[in-house]
Amino acid sequence: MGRQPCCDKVGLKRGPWTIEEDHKLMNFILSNGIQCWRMVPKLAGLLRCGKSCRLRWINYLRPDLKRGGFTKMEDNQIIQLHSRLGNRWSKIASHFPGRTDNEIKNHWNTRIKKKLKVLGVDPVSHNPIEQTEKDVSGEENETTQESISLIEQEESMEVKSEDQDKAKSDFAQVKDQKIEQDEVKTVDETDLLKSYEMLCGSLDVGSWINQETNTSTSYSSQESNNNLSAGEFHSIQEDSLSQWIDSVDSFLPWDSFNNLDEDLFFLENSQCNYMKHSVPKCL
DNA sequence: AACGAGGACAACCGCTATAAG
DNA sequence: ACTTATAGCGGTTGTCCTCGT
Repeated sequence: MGRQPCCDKVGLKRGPWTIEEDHKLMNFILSNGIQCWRMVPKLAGLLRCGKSCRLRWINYLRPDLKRGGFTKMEDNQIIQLHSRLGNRWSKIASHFPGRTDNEIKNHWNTRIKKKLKVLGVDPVSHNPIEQTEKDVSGEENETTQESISLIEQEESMEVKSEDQDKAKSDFAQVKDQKIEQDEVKTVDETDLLKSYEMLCGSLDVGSWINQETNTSTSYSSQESNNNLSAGEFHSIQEDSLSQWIDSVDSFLPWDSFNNLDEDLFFLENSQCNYMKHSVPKCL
């Protein structure tokens, strides 16, 4: 026989996550880490399947996520990477610490793709559309840089050739970084992991939130620790996640996470590598 | 103010590679 | 060696929001 099934889908909740569910999941993971996604919903008291929890964490709740719109430079890099990697979103996302594959995929489908089409560039082949229609062979094309340039022209009348050079050098830098990272990774990955864990662990979320709770008002309290033994969680009970996130947003400079990119480069190679490292695989 | 269209994005589905039993 | 669950990935769908009429 193989493993136990991940979840029987009977009675499981689907659709958008509520604040309370986010609260429970985040609470659980911050307190316990992730040992096995199959067990997470059960232990966290959620009526979701492990897969759904994993997705929610990776795409929305992870503390190292970068929030906000994509910069022009990021757009350029995405176009460059897409021209080389195609729809391998996770690979592309690995070049953007704090961005998820889902986020990049959505951004590509809703914005970049359209821009390229408007500019007469086929978003699949990165060739001019007329050329693509003639079924030009799919060799490495030179249109990507042109499309980037066109987009920049469209967005800004102050485009200079320096920008293109910068985009090129940015991309080259990304590649170089990647190589460097792969080399250095084996050396001090553990130390950096510890640093990251310290960073997360140093946030005394429970006591801090308790302080905040004293001034909070009207959120309905919800048990965040049902089905869990005492002491498994910190004392986050009364506040809502949204308040917590809002407060943390102002309290915690998310940019500082971004600034950690250099030090936490190993996170690039996987969406939650630190979990892989810090937690044994489910037995 | 009401309605519909389109956009943006979160979440789900289904497939594959890998690992556990 | 084989079976089967899991994690991860990319494609697709559903829902909410905004804007125009």
